[in-house]
Amino acid sequence: MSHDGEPTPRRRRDAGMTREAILRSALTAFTRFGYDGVGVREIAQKAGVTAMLVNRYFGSKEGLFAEVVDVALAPRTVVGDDLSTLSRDAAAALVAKTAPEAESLDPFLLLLRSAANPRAAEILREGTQRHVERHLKSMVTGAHDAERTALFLSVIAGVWLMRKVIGNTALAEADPAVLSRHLEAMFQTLAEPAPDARTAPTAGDG
Amino acid sequence: MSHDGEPTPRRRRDAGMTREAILRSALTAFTRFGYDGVGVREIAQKAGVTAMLVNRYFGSKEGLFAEVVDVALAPRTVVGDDLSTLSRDAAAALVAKTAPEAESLDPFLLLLRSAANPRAAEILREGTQRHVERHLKSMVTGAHDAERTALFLSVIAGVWLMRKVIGNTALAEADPAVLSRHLEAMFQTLAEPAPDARTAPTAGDG
DNA sequence: AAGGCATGTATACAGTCGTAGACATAAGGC
DNA sequence: GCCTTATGTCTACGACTGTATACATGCCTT
Repeated sequence: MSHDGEPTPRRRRDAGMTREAILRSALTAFTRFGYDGVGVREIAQKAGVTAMLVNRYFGSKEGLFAEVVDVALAPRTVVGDDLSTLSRDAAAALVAKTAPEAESLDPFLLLLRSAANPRAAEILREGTQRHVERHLKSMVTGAHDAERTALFLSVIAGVWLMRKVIGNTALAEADPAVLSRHLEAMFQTLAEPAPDARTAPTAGDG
Repeated sequence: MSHDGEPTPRRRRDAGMTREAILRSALTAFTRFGYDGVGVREIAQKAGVTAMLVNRYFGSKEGLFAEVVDVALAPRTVVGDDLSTLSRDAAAALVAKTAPEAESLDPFLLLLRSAANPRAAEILREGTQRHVERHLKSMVTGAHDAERTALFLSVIAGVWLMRKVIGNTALAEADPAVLSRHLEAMFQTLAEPAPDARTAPTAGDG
């Protein structure tokens, strides 16, 4: 059935280990079903404990989710760390991760499937701004780096949504090379500081 | 709500009108809170009706959602109908609709906030492929038109997500002109048939 | 070995969920 | 006029939710 998530037979009493087990269980559950789509009993059961232990260690379901978001986004290296190949690497990685055969457990899925809940959305906003953007922004430099970074994330999230959450047929069955090419082109327009503003600048309409 | 003389205007018994009232109430509720974030009682109450009438007219909550998706996506004109100005118009419209001050009730919000539920995701996939893509694809022509159309929608959905659902600060507070410029550039890469394929067309179609 | 405390469990509560079945009411045909 | 029937309501059920309180258990220190 499943390799992970089955109720462990027994565990030597260890607060740290138990906490981590709950955290791992919650990470996979929240990523697959979203904040509102999973209950604390389900999370606890797959961690081999009772539901109340979740509240003991994390205060509440919301507290657990906050910590899950934190650990999910903390070690995040969106793509490689070289700006010169950022567009190509990001496009290739995104296409590969969102491939139909690849059943992935990506932070973007956590984001997409939990964003409907207002509190979860707050936590996710805080988390993304605290972790991911700071990392990505170190590569995206130039004018409006924050906006371009956020747009970068937007495109990635959008592809994740349509391809894996909604399951759009055209995207799911698309030739990876074709997708990579278009995504790389779009990422390139974001990597460059400004796409030549011949459009009206801020002051006055041209 | 209304503490007037007549608390409930008590609409004259009309199946069509009642059905439509439920449908409208459901559309706004699902768009604002998502499929799992709203109950049939709440929808019914804002329509001035009992919860059971929802099931009578739509079979179930799922059936109601399916019809909501249908009416939300049916008259959809994503942008203008001119391909030459598609990129610019789409970018401008997207930035305007997702502005922080504009509290909009857009089908993309319905999509984003209900996608976590598997059944809702199915319905949304079917709906988007049936309505929106067919319309957009009539403008996006050339090789891989389906993939490019889907990527188009992905970018739009991603911006909606980050800007209005997550509430990313950089995007929310961004200069509309800056966003429009970058989005227009990205849309342009999708409007053009192919961004110079260095990959050999192994399985040449088209 | 025994007590103490961290660790984990069991039970329960107050609420919401979707919806099934029985009942009430008003509208329209005769 | 009455009677049929579409239209709408009421009640309730079983399942589920998050979590607070009370209880049990095992590990560690003394």
